[in-house]
Amino acid sequence: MGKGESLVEEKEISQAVISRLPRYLRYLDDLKNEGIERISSKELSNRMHVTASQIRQDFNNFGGFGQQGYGYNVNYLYNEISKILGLNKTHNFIIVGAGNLGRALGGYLNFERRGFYFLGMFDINPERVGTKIRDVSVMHVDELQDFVKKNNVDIAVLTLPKNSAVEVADVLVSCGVKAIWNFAHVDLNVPEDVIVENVHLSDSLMKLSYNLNCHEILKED
Amino acid sequence: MGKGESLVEEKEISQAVISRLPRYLRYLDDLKNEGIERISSKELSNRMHVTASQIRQDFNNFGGFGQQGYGYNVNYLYNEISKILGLNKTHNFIIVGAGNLGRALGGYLNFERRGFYFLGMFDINPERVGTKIRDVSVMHVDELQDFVKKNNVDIAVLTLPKNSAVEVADVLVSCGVKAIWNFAHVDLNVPEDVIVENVHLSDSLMKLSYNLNCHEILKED
DNA sequence: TAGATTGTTAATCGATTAACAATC
DNA sequence: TAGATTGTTAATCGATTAACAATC
Repeated sequence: MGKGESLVEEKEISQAVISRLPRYLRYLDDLKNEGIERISSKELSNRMHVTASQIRQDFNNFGGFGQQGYGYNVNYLYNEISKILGLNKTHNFIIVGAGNLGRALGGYLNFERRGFYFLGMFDINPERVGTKIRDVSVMHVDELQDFVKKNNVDIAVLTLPKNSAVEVADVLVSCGVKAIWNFAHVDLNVPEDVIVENVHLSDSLMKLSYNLNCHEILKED
Repeated sequence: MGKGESLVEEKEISQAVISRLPRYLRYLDDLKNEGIERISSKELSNRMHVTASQIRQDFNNFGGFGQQGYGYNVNYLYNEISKILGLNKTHNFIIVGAGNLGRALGGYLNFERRGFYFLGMFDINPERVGTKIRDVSVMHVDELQDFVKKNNVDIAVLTLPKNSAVEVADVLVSCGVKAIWNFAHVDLNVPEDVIVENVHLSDSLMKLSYNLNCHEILKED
């Protein structure tokens, strides 16, 4: 069933599509837990409140996971999407910035379930150095470069103030780190072969604020 | 200068535009700090790596903040965008779920600078009840309903497991909370007059993972 | 006034939706 | 086979970019 083996060579997939994949995965996980083995794009569209057309288009970017007249096999589809997202591989990550947010992310066990392993944590504050998150102790940023060179670090998570974030990003790039999960409130300038995924919490809160207020304004009419 | 006073009555602004406003605000803040008083869409486009055309289109959704032949006044533009985002008003928020992430958000002082005030925190775990984040002590969720009714809560932040998040959202909606900042890994079903802004961290990490892996695949060619 | 740069309309591009032939 | 539902092409919609007249 299906033929979407090789992801290589195909044309580039838009980020809009990629952004939807984790959500599909979530719904497929629910279906698995409900013991449902097959699902049509129509049924899935009802659950997810998106069009069946979009669902089929999205999946067909990767070569067709369904069967005419039958629909999609839930387990198979789940596994294929997992593979597309790279969740079949393991990824090691470090966290730079041992403040509350860094510690929260370091302590979040669910990442491990998806193959993301927490290798180390760094901070510039001597008071934080030596403290522990799970079984990882906080090291001083001076040790960062050395650590990255000696260990297989795939992803660096930045949970520190904006100025330090820019500096640390440069160091990480120079050590060969290929992906940065950036929580700092700043845009990082890195070579184009380095992946940056931004989580700007205050941007998100401002968007919420806009929608809350514009809604209230509309109500006054 | 400008004429974008009334946001009322005008046609709806797309979320794509709204999502870009906080980023403009960030760059304008930088410009202010550099002591720059005016900027053209061209200069700003160079800094932000977006087209000047998009910048002008975005701003003109709200009625024109610039002056032909001059450009935009940095301070004025900053203030107008702040107003559009509702940052001139104060918003009170509570956090439900006093785990690491909830505590991190409660302890984040920068929100206050933008007018978001941390009013209360709730958890179901008796061990957490009574502990403090800044000067806010954690209450038991049993007190949630009462607290919301007695206080002016604009935004509820959900940092708890998915099942509880769905339940708590229902309670909050029934108490009249109009906005939810949802960090739980689940889609909430709320009436359409309630604003939900999702921050799905694992979705973001999966997107990073995809880009990291597809990049590596491309490199192998 | 001449030069600069906006505001705005028109053109292009990409993403979403609709339709239907292919096929299980 | 008949019915269902995909895969895929074509149509539509919306968002981005280009162009230029308006005007400071």
